[in-house]
Parts: sequence; C-alpha cells; structure tokens
Amino acid sequence: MPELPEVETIARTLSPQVVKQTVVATRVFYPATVEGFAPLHNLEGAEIVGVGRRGKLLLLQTTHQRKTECTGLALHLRMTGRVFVYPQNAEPNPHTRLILTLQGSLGCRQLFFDDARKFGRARLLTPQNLTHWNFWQTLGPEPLEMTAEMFTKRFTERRRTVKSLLLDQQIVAGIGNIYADESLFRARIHPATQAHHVSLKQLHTLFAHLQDVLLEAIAACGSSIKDYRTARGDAGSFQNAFNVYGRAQQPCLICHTTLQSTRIGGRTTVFCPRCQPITD
DNA sequence: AGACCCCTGGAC
DNA sequence: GTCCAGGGGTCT
Repeated sequence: MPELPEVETIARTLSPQVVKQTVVATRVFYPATVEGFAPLHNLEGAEIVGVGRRGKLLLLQTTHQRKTECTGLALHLRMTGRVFVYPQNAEPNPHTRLILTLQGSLGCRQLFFDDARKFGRARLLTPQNLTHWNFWQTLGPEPLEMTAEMFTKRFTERRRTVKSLLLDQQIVAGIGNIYADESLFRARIHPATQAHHVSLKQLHTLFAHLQDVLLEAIAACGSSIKDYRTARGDAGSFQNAFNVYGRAQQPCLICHTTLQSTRIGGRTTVFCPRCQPITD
C-alpha cells in the first residue's frame, strides 16, 4: 500500500528509466482507471521531462502539449498499483490497466501500470482536470516541507482523533495507515486521543517523529508488505523496522506489553497500551 | 463522524 | 465459503 515513502521511491527509481523519452502510443485495458476529462492518448507526442510526487500521487511531467493543454499524468496507486518499465515485446498481464509506449535514447520500452485491485487511477494534468479535482485542490502540505508550526496549527483545537487527522490528506499529504501508526507509537501518543487533548509539546514530538519515520522509510526504499515494489522491481525493507503496524497481539519491542488492535476511522490501528497512554 | 462502496487475492 | 486488507468518494 504505497504511501509517501513508497511513492517517493517509485518516483526516484522510475525517473532514470523514462525521462527524456517520448510517449509514442498509449493503451487502456481498464477504462475506469482513467479519470477526468482528457483521454490518455492526449499524452502521445509528449516527452517526459521529470518524475515527481505530491502526497501519494506519482507525477509524470511532460512537455506542454499546446493543443490539449496537457503537462503530464498523475497516478494514484492506491493499494496494489505498480509501475514498471518493460521491453518493447512485453505482453500485458491480466492485471495490466495502462501501457505507455516510450521511444527515445533508451530504445523502445513500455511503461506498465498494473493494478490487481483496480482501485488505482490516472488523470492527465490539464487546467480543466486540475480545477475540477477536489482532491488536488484541497490536498494538504507536504510533511517533509512544512514547518512544525504549520503542523501543530492543523491539529490544535480539533475534536477528531489524532490518527484520523494524520490520515486526512487535507491536513497532511501522503500519510497512510503504516506511517500514522508508526509515528504515533514513536511519539507515545494513543491514536484515539482527541487532537485538542494532545499537548503542544506532544504535537511537536509527533511532527519530529513523523518526519524521522518518513525519512528512514525513504532511505529503506519503503515498506513491502505484499504488493509494493520499486520501479526497478525491488522490495523495500522498512517493514523490518515496524514497531506496531501488523504486530497486533505481539509484544511491544520497548516494554513487552501485548500490542492491541482497534479500529479508528474504519482503519485497523495497532498501538501499545502502556507506551501510548490515553490522555483525556 | 461513521457506513458503505469500489475490487480481488490471500488467509483461514 | 467467508473475511479481511484499505484510500478516497459519496451519502447519511
């Protein structure tokens, strides 16, 4: 389930494989994958000039196509989306949703977007698509680019639980279930604490740990639970550093108390009842 | 704020 | 066969 560190890793590993290559053809195998007002074939003729990330969105930046006003493609991998570059003769598999055929200094290659669960989405970057895309328009700031003051201000005086705010893409972009639970454990904050009951000092601690865990995860090329791979096909290794995610009923690595599992905002939440006391 | 939906592979 | 994983949209 690609979150910020996984998408960042994909962007970094994909970039050298696609930059300066031209999209010469596109194929759509599952039409619902493409959202918005512009068809995927509007990318044809454009050269990929960069690969970036915004929150959990992977961004392929292309040369501006004046006729279609297209400047790239946004991909949301959701849970099972994968991006790979294959040789010209590679055949689509049953999970292949999109293929961009690339031509350039690296020869003819194919950029595959595979997605078993069909939750992933692609959207062309055009003025109309961006204007009418509420998710894009309301997406919160990047956690690795915001200040501690920006972060804490978004959590104070809110009654929602601190975990649901961490997962809210309008509050902070790019955090999913893994890094929400891991940063709350490190900060020793119970995930069900209402945000207005978390002290300013605790919020600063949470922000510092959130940045730490994201940077460590990026350095480890992300967390591979099941589906996630880099754009080179490698697994990440940060799953080996989890303190709580996926460890319900196992002993806390700090105090050996049995880790508890609950549901917050519809998501499985694992925490240590001793290290993360409830404060209310 | 919570429920349901979208989807399918894997665990049991 | 049943249940679960879960990001984001939508509806109540």
